[in-house]
Amino acid sequence: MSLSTRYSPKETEKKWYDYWMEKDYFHSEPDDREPYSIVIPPPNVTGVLHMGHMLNNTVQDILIRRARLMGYNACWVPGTDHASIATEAKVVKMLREKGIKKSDLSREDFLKYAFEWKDKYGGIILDQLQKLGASCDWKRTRFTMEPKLSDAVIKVFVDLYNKGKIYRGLRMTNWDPVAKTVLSNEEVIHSEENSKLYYLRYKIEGTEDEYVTIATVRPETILGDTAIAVNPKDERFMHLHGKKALVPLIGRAIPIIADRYVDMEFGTGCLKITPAHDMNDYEIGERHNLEVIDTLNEDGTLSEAAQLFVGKDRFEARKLIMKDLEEAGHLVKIEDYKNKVGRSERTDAIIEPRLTLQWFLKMDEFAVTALEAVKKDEVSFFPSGMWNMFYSWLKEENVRDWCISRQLWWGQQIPAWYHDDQIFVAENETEALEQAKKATGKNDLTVSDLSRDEDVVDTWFSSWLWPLTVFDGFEKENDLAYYYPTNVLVTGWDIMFFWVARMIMAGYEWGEDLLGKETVAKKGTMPFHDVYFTGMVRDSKKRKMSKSLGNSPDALSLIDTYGADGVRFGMLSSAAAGNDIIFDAPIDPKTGMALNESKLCDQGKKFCNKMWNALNLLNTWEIVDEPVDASTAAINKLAGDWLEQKMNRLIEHLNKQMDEYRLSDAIMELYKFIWSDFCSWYLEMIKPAYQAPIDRETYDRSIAMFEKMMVLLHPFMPFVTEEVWHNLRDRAAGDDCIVSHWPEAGDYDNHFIDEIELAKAIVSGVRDVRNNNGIKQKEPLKVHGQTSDDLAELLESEGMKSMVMKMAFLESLDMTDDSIDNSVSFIVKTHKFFVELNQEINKEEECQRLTKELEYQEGFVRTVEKKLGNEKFVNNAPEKVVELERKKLADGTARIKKIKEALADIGC
RNA sequence: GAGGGUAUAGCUCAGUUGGUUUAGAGCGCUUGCUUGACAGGCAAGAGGUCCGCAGUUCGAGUCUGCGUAUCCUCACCA
Repeated sequence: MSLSTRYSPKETEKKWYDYWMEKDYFHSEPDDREPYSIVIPPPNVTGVLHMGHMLNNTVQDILIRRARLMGYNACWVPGTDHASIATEAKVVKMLREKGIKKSDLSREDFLKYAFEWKDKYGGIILDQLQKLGASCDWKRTRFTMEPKLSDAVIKVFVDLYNKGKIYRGLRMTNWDPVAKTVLSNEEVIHSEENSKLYYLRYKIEGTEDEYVTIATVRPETILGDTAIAVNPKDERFMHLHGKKALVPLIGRAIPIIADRYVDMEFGTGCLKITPAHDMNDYEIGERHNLEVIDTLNEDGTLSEAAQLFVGKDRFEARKLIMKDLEEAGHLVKIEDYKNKVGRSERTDAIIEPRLTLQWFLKMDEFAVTALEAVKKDEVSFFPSGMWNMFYSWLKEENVRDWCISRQLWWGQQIPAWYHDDQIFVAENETEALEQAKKATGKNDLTVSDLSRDEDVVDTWFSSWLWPLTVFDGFEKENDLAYYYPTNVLVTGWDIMFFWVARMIMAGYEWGEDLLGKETVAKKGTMPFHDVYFTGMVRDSKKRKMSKSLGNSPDALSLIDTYGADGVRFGMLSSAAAGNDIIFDAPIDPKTGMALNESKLCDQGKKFCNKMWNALNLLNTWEIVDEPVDASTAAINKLAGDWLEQKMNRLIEHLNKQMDEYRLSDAIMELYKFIWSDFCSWYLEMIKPAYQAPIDRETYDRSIAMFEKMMVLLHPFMPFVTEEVWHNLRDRAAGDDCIVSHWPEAGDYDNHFIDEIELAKAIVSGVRDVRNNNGIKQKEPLKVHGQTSDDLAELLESEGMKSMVMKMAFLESLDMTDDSIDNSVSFIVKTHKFFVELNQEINKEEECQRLTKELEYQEGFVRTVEKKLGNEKFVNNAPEKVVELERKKLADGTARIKKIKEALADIGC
């Protein structure tokens, strides 16, 4: 039966995904097999599938599918995180469109809307992963805001508080006036923007016309100034030490202090100090015991403390104050200036450094734990070079306490209750009340006397527990004890700190409590053994692909065009671990947007088609039980032995490559094996003459080998392999590629494989002669090999000569001691062949070709002779290496002799 | 400002403790094929001072130093 010559991924992929789901192949329950587990780095609920997700999840799917084939109990846990700021922003926007203001809603009502939104839109990315073929255990899908995971967050918070690792404090933080929340450093993006530098003069107290001039980009903050600083070594300002300056417009007298921080070269050498609104000023303020005046409200308007422009937005106030300052004679000059401005990753609002009361997690001990885990190789990085980045973030002088509170509602509310000045941290209100009663001695306190902290914890404060909580680790230990530690975490290096480091910290902090000493002693307490860092997906100009740039092709549209298998191939074939991948989607020059095209994905699609047609070929053959003629049988056996042995070697390579996460190498080697060795060579070797049948033995062997290839390729390209698998033979129910067995690498003989490679080179040599002389592929040729023991031995081995004759379309292949008249010669290794021509040879062209070849070989021999002429080399290099050089020399010399003979034969 | 990565064919990249015939792959390119599986194909070919300089070594694409280019991370200055 013949199939269509076109493989169509669309129906096929849907069909098999549905089938696998129906069979429940992705689901895992603990049993007596060894587990292989991966937890997905939870994508943001508001997200849609992008190139980074595709790469990341393709890698995870490959690892999990291979593990499943290898007989492990494979479990890949999917899910999403609640992304507090992004989601809250979306919900607020949705409500605004409905005419509802967040401030009019109670916390409970708001959360109701938010959960509704999440139920409606939050699963999109998971549906998209299914299109990619992701074999996640969907029954285990988790969400960081679901009750069980939230309970764990609260428990952990209380635990850390009781251990003294969480504290509340006034700190300079990144304030987003639009979202009205504090952000962690990682959520602020700094970039260069055009600003102005305003030079302003402050009068010295007690003088009539003495001034100091400062420069600032934020003139409205002068209202919060509490000092002027100069460098202690600066001769220009020595006389001012200890004096006071008057803040323009409001006339507050502020001290002139000396601090090494001030750069004498920059600006005027005088620096205004606003401790409430600048990180560095705050530190200087601490050193000099300066007053802190907070002149901003949470929405970015000026506060009462500013005295002027109260209630005006900071940018409007800037304009207004400049007008007043100029009129009052304080403006010296204005310069254009470029500086780095921090904006919120989520709202794009300009971040204000602001002194706020926040909750922090002490990082010093955690950082040491995480560093140690990787240093001791309890957690291994792939590629290992990522250690540098990890270390530089976590080393003592760089690590900072983690600000974990956020001024939002969407998230786990901080379990802290206040009564007067006292804080009570507890898992619930009742316990907090008990604590309060004890602490105050007032037994008549009621819940209404307590007020709960309004804030929630950072999203990452729930996702760092992910490897523990997705297995319900804080509740019961069954699944956790079985699946934990997970085998590998697959993620981009850009979130090394958000996830990798913090998950490691959490694993070491609670692993032993949750699993028990014995289990931990046996299995370890790290959340994962390996971390595979994928690169960033970039466009052809090496820019990170992002929605705002529009330089990312649409993931689903690519799948639509090339099939999931094609896209998986495309993503992977250029994705060496850790290296950023330049994705080849072209950019439309008119719009600057990425087109949904990719040559690499197209290559993947064509690869599917190639395999489909190989299947097609096998299906068209008539099979007979009678033996075929001896010569054909010999070729078939030789071809089969060769492919089988080469496949064994391939399996060995694949195992090694995949264990080292060299997935890109692995898929390329498979690609070449299937396309070149199997399709181009093997199938042509065994292909019967037109309308002739094939013997059952060869046919069955071919099917079995094809089947093995499909298993090997299955993790990479699951759909096409399952489809081919089912077309190779009739299958019993449940005999599916996805749950078959990863083949063992059997024995192979490198020498035998090399012999066939040599025979293939002879075939290519003949084809080259045809090409150069315009001889048709099908015109039978007479070829003579120059007599040599080696060549005779090669051609005498069973089936070899017939195979070469069949592949090269020869009429005869025999040995000769003499040169053959009117022939073209070629050399393979050290063997020389003459191809008899029925036409005049082109003498000039032949001379040119041979002369060029001679030059190459002479150059080669020269370098080898130089090496061997070096006494030190001969004396010091290992015998094996010297031996090899001698062989190189002998071979090269032999080739030169043969080329010279050929030149003489033609008469050049 | 501090630190890190990368530099190999036109493009994207391999090259795993220094030695495997003066460097490999895929794509692209050139030439020839309406070849009874596949033009989404077949066959063959061209194409490289391994960024530069110096060093270590019998031997360097591979190790070291300096330089150049480029990308990134962190911190950022009024």
